[in-house]
Amino acid sequence: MPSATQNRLLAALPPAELERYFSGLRPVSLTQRQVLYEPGASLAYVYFVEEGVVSILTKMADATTIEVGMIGIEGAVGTAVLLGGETTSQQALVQVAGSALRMNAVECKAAFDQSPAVRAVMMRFIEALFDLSAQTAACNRIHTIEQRCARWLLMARDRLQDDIMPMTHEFLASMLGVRRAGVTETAGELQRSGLIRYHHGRLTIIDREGLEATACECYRIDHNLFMRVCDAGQLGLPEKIKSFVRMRTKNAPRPKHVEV
Amino acid sequence: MPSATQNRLLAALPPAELERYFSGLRPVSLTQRQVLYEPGASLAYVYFVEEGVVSILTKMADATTIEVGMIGIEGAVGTAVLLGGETTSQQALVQVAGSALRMNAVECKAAFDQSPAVRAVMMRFIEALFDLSAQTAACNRIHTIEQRCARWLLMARDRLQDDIMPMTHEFLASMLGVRRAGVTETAGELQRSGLIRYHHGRLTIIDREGLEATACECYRIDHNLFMRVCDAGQLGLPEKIKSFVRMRTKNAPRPKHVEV
DNA sequence: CAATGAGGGTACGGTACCGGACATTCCGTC
DNA sequence: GACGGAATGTCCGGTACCGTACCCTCATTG
Repeated sequence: MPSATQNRLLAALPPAELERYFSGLRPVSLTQRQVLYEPGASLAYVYFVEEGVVSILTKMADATTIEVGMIGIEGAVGTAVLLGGETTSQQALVQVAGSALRMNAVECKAAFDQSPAVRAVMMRFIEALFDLSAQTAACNRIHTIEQRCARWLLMARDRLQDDIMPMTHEFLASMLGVRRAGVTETAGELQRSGLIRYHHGRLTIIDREGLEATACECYRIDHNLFMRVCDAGQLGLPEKIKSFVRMRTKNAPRPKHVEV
Repeated sequence: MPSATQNRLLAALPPAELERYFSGLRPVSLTQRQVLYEPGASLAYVYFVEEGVVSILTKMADATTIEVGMIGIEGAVGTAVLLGGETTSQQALVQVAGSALRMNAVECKAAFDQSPAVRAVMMRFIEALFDLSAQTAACNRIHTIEQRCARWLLMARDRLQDDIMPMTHEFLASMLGVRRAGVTETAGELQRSGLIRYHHGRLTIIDREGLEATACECYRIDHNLFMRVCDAGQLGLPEKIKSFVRMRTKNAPRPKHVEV
């Protein structure tokens, strides 16, 4: 097992527990569009994300896919196995390439069953993932494409810790569950407003605050969930993340119409 | 604690575990529109539903509410506390009046932490609730009001074990996250098609199979989740439920355009 | 049996998004 | 430096909803 980990769940575990139960962790790389598991397939591994973003998608009968969860350094993919499921109902797809620490599902489940500390950490994350799914259900019902698109970009940014991400309209459309043309229209709008910039599969967030003003409230809610999971460890966040989360906020233009 | 329970989670527990950990259960009645908990409020109790239906709702900034989960005899309300949360992010609202066995949240969490058997049963339910939320997220995105309305009625029927339920258009609208007028239009359609009947707050399912044909695939998926949780106990379902689930299917008209 | 309020019916303009199609631009590759 | 595929831009008719409003009907209660 690597000596230092970026993953917030592993970092939140007491070192003794980590050493005792998680010696089976092996680093693996996550390549874009890699499918970590398909609905109905058996769960062989649990992935603790070190870098990159993984999406949890519901696949519908007409083959459209819709994102119901997003996992980065704050979490793990395959947690259904901890709850006792042998399979999952959703698909796990690598959104943005990166890396993970992978562990045999049976070993991971055993650690979960035996150690209250492991359970506490993992269950806190599972709860956050549930809340995210619940928020997404409501968001999909009442918010516009533009709001949800802005929300999505900000969520990905939090997990990626980068303003630049490889991302095509087509791909984003399959996350939001809309037409590719719908994303093109929306993204064009955001670009004209100076909030983002993109060029053949490479998207850059220019104005984080402006994007947040465009996004629905769901982003704030997710951000809080994300931070809560990240803060679960006593040590808190590495400085790198802390500073990133606040990045650009100090020299960004303040909204002019703030009421006191 | 009452000697016999309708609740499928409690029924799935080994009698010894039930006796040891769940002596604190107390029967309470659930009245329609009763709020079991509000988002952000602390979780005082876990409710094992004996009769009736409880909805889990996400409340949005503009005060609209959208259902993300539904719980009847197959489950418990307040499971977030088992995962370690002191509060919840959603609202729990009694849809259809009934009763529950209520337990102090701290005691319930202790039982969960101490007994692997309790954990296994409860986690299986939590996983199903997550899957339901994920399916609902996608359903809200791509299915029509009519499909979702039919789905909702069938889901409620499974949990209630009754074709008759008290339900106004207004109430149903707040579940589906649409206008009251939208429900009136849809329900009128369903009534004209002979699938349901309603009269001033009392809704009756007339043609379960027809309703299922109208509903989106999400109903089937939920039904499978529901049955899986119900079957968790070695004893399986009471005959009452088994026979109800298949009720009306044998003398219902077969669809005429089935392709072999 | 009149009053009142909850529940339900209907209508109308507006809009966000869809399905589908086609054109253009960019980029890596041969 | 031509070419093919990927990525993006745009358009158009259609539709499933929305927001708002107003009216009617039924059940309950005094």
